[in-house]
This record gives sequence, C-alpha cells and structure tokens, in this order.
Amino acid sequence: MPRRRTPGLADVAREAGVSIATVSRALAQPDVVAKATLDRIRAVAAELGYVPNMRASALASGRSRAVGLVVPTLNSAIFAQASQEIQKTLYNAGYQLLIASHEYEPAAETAAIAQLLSHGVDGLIVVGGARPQATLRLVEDAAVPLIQMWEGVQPHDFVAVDNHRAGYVVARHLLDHGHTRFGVVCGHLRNNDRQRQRVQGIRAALTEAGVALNDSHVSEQPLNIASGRSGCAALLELVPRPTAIIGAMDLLAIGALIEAHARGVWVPMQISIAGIDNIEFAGHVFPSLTTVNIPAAEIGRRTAAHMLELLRSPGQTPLRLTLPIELVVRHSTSAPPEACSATSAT
Amino acid sequence: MPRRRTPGLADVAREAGVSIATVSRALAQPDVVAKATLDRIRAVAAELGYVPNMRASALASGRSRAVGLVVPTLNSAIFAQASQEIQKTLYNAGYQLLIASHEYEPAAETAAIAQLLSHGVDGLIVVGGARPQATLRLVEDAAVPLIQMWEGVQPHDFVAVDNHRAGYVVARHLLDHGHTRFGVVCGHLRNNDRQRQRVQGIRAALTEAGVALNDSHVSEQPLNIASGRSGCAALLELVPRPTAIIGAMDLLAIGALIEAHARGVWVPMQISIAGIDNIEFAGHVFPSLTTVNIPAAEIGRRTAAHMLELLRSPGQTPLRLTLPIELVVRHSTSAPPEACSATSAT
DNA sequence: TCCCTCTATGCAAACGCTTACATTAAATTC
DNA sequence: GAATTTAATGTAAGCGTTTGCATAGAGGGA
Repeated sequence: MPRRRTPGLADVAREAGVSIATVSRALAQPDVVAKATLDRIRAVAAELGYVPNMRASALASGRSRAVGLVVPTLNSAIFAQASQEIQKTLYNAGYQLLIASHEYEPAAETAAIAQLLSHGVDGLIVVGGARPQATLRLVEDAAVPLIQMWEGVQPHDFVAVDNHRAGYVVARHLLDHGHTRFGVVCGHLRNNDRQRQRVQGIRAALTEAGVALNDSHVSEQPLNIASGRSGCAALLELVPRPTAIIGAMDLLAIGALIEAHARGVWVPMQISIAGIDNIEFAGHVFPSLTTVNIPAAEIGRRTAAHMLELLRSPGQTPLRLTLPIELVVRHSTSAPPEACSATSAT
Repeated sequence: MPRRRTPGLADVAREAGVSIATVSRALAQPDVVAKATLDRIRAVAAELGYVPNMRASALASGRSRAVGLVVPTLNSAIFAQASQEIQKTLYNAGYQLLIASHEYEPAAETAAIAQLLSHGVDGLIVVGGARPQATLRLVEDAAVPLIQMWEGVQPHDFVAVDNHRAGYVVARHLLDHGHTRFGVVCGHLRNNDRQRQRVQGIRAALTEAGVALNDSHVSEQPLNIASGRSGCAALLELVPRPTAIIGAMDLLAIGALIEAHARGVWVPMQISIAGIDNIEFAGHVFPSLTTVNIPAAEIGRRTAAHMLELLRSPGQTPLRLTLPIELVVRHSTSAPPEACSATSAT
C-alpha cells in the first residue's frame, strides 16, 4: 500500500514520461511547452486527479495566491457584504481569502495581521486607517501590499468613503428641516475611526448652524439593535427632548426607531430619526429610514479588484479612492413639531 | 544590502549560537530544550522580530494550522454569525480560517473545496449535507476532517438542527390556531437541503392535519427581503387568500410582513406570518415575528470546537450533534379571521 | 572507574514545488 | 552544409521548516 495520499507533480511526470519541471511549466505557463506534451500532461493530471500543493508552490515561488482580510466582525451586514464581494472577486482570479476578525480590539488586530502574514498572504485588506505604527512596520517588513477600506490614511492605498461628510450630510438634512435639538447614538469612538469621523461630521454641521450638541446627547453604544434602543431610550428621557436622533449607523438608528415606536413617540411626527449606511433593512422598516448610502458592496468589489491589480503589477502609485455617498430621504424624517406649529402660527 | 526581508529560523539560530533544529524545537516544544537555551532563543527571536513561516512549516510538517470554511454566502446574517464564531474560536487556538463561498452553486462549491484543499487546510467546514460523491472523494483523498453544519449526512460529522422539525413546528403552531389555508415563501429548493427539509416539515404537519398545500401556494424566491415581499404579493393574490404565510427563513417572512403591511392587510388580524431562523431583526420588526429559533452562533461555536478536537486527536467516533430548536411565539400570528367569526357564531 | 541511561543539541534528509541554467534537437540563415 | 538561432525539455539548487537519528556530555548505579 502506497503511503502517499495525493498524487504529486512527480507522479504526473513519471506517468507522462517527462520531467517534473516540464509538468510544472505545463500547468503554470502553458504556452511554453509543446502542444502535444501539454495535452498529454493535462490528460495524465486529470486522470490522476492531481491537485497542486499550494503550500509547496508558495514556498518555492514566494507567492501564495492568498489574500488576508481583517475586519472588526463578520457579524455586521456591511462587512459581511464587503467580504462576500471580496471573496467572490478574488476567487474568480484564483485567489484564496483568509479572514480574521478582531471585534474592535486594536491589539487583536495586530495579532491577526501577524498571523495572516505568517501564513504567507500576498496582500492584506483592512478596515479603517487607525492602527499602531508597529502594525504597519509588520506589514512593511513583509513587503506586502495593503489596502484600507472605509477610511484610510496616507501613504497606503485605500478605498474609502467620506465618513465625515456622511455625518455632515445627514445632520444638514435635519437642520434644513428646522431641527435644533439633536441626539446621537453611535458606536464606541475610541477604536473606530469611521464612527469618529461620522460624529465629527455631525458636529461640524451643527456647529456651523450654531446648534449645540452636548456630550450628554451623544450616546456611545455597542453596535446592535438592542443598544440602539437603549441609546434612544436614554435620549428620550432628556428634557427638553431632542426632536431629531441620528444613528451613526443604521443598526443603531433602526433600534432607535423601534424604541421610539415602542414608547409611543411617533416617527417622524414627534421625532425624526436618521441613520448612515443604508443597509438592506433600512428601506423596509416602518417608517422607512432616512439614511446616507455607503456602498459597502462596491467598496469590497473595488478593493478586491485593486488588490488583484497590485498583485499583478506591484509598485504602482497608491490608489486613493473615495467613493461617492448620497443622502437617501425616506419617511423617518420631517420637520420638528415645534417648527410645524411655529410655521402654522406665522 | 541583504536580500532577505524577514528573518528566518537560520538567523535566530546564528544569533543565538545554536542549530536551527534547536530553535525550531524551542518554539514548538519548549519543554524539550534547556531553560537557558530557551530563554536565549526567545530573546533573540523577539529582538529580530522573527515571524515563523507557516508555508514552510506546513510543507515540512504536513499541518498548516488553517481550516477551510465553505458557506453559500457571507451576506446572510446566519452564516455571517456562524462564521464569526468559527473564526473567533479557531483564532484563539492559533488556527487561521480560509473562507470560500459558492452562492448556492454546487459546482462552485466543489471548485471551492478543491482550492481550499490545494491550499492545504487541515480541516473543512461546510454547510448542508447534499453534495456530489466526487466532492466527498476529494475530501477523503486529502484525509482531512469534514464537518457539516445545519444539515448533515452520514458518515461524516455534523453539527445540525432538525430543519424538518422546524418547519413542522411552525406549521403546527398555525394549525393549532385554526388556520387551514397556507402559503409558503421559501428559497430555491433545488440546491438547498435546509430549505427543502423545512418545507417538507411544513408539508408533513399540514398533511397530518388533512390540510392541502398546493404547489401554487409555495413560492420559491431568492433569499432577500425584496423577494419575500414579491413572494408574499403573489400569495396575497390567490383566491381564496391564505390566512397564514410561512417564510422558510426569517428574511423572507419579514419581507412578507412588510408587503402585507404595505397592502393594508393587517398582521396578524387578517393574516398570520411566521418565519424560521430567529435572526436579530425578527424580534424588532412590527409586529414582532413568530419564528423558530435556530442557534446559528452556537452551531458555529460547536463546530469550531469540535474541529479543534478532531485536529488534536483524529480518528474519533463521528460527532452527530443535533442542537435543540424552539418555537418563539411573538405577535405576527394569531387565529384566522374566519375561525374567529366561526367561533363567535358557535 | 566503567558502563549505562538520560537529556540537550546537532546533522541532514525530507516536504512538493519553482526556476535559473544547461542541454539537446530542430529550424533558420548565409 | 556549417554556423547560428530558437524552441522544448531536463537538471538541480533552493524555498524555510520539521523531525528521525546520531552524538555528546552529565549523572548514577555497580
């Protein structure tokens, strides 16, 4: 009984009566071997069920045909969507995707990146632009291309959106309706530059309009619906009550929507609620959620495509891509109740 | 200028004044080298920023410390949730996760599995139990443990739930309320044994109760909210109209809920709607969705834990784990309008 | 003191592939 | 037809680890 489980290049070579070098070439660079040899090798390989051993190939060539992806969590519609697109795009080009998540722990991200590099990925995709210098050194030493998604910092490549502007736009929309008392429900800002930018964008718009946003009106929460609800609950207790609540991501905004509903506070008549992200549910909740569209799938697609580009021809001038975003006005926002009465009184 | 980018075992060995074998052992089996040597090696390794090269390690040892996961898509709450748990569990044990998706294409799944095996994963996790014999041969030849999630077939390991019973239970619930005219919105059954089982479970309950379910009352749809809506729309056109609609997964049920709402058909007064999965949103939509809880996160957790077990000590007796499911009654189901009047008329 | 057993380390052969270079045969040029 | 180019294939040296076996001291029993 033979010990070898899977046939190797050597088996194919023996069977086809050529050297293993020829087989290797036949499979990797088909146009460099004679037609007849090529056919024979392919036939034998198919017959034997030869499956190339990428570990050996990677070791010998220095290229592993694998890309690492580090996201905060997969359990979030936007990252899942982007990951799915990345996976699809890379897979179609014959690349494998290695995924790691860190659940918003910077230290875990560094460790994950190290592990990914140690596994020998050819490229690295990460979310956000805030990470310790040491982590970047690690990537630099490995001489592996790096692409940042959603947010990015120089000098590395990124495929991002203007999160600051997203916050600004949605706040502006509410200001235009006449709101002056705001509440914000957002994720923890400490380790999340996307959320930070968005909240800063909101602040910028309010400041510009001369509207104050007290820190007590900004509720940092974990990123799920239940937290959106409790964040909203806290804001609804405030006196005077805000007339507009912005969820710095849709999940939180939807939680807020539900909480308001549960408390009999009518949206948008008594309170306006808006989000950022435009996840699938945003258009389907009641009332449908006004939000800012962040093209998560396209971020994933473009990132993967650019990664393939970089792997094909390294040393390009860095890509700094900022995808357009847009306000999606639905039915969860309107003028504040005071403004209504004020208007009618005039 | 040195060519080598990253330091290798050889560099550490030279610097520490020992052979590379000792360094390798120091890192892999610390208790087999002398304390003093160990400390010295560790110090040098840290100083040089040594990162082990898993490709080489994998090639030499035959173990890659990587596990492959093949899901239909990441862009689905349940798979994302399970994947996240798997990733976390494996990562904590020092394993990397390679992910591939196939979007419900059996051929793509086979190709994905081949690619994963070629990349040298130590184990393989898949969704469902239906796949061509050839695919299984591939896995068998690679002598790699395989775990199936959600559904599974002998003789391989699985961590599953009784999808048939999930369908049965939710149908039973509606039958108990007196419903006799049913509609079902489900995914395409062709390549999805989870959906198939669920629908068969529904059918079993109805047949048992002497209730007919015409094929025209079963609407196969893509798996998203919009399709849930259009599936529901079609069912609402039927004469006589069903009094109960079951979405074979929550996403579809929620779509149905929204569509009914949009058409002014009151849930649950005029029509009852129930789902299966119990995704996060199910408890937050209006009215909150009656559904069957499928513990996606736990499936992921248990699967990963068992995989680690298998990698630690192979050749165990196969695990056939069926996790409990339970009906979660919320506010989208009640007695049908006729039954009410019939009851009051009695 | 000698022999034996351990423990700690070194040596060197894989692991399965890629690839620079060498070689051979065939095609082309003058 | 000899010289030269070109195309196809072979040879063999790595790639960075792991690991079986050999070796060298150290300690212990007789």
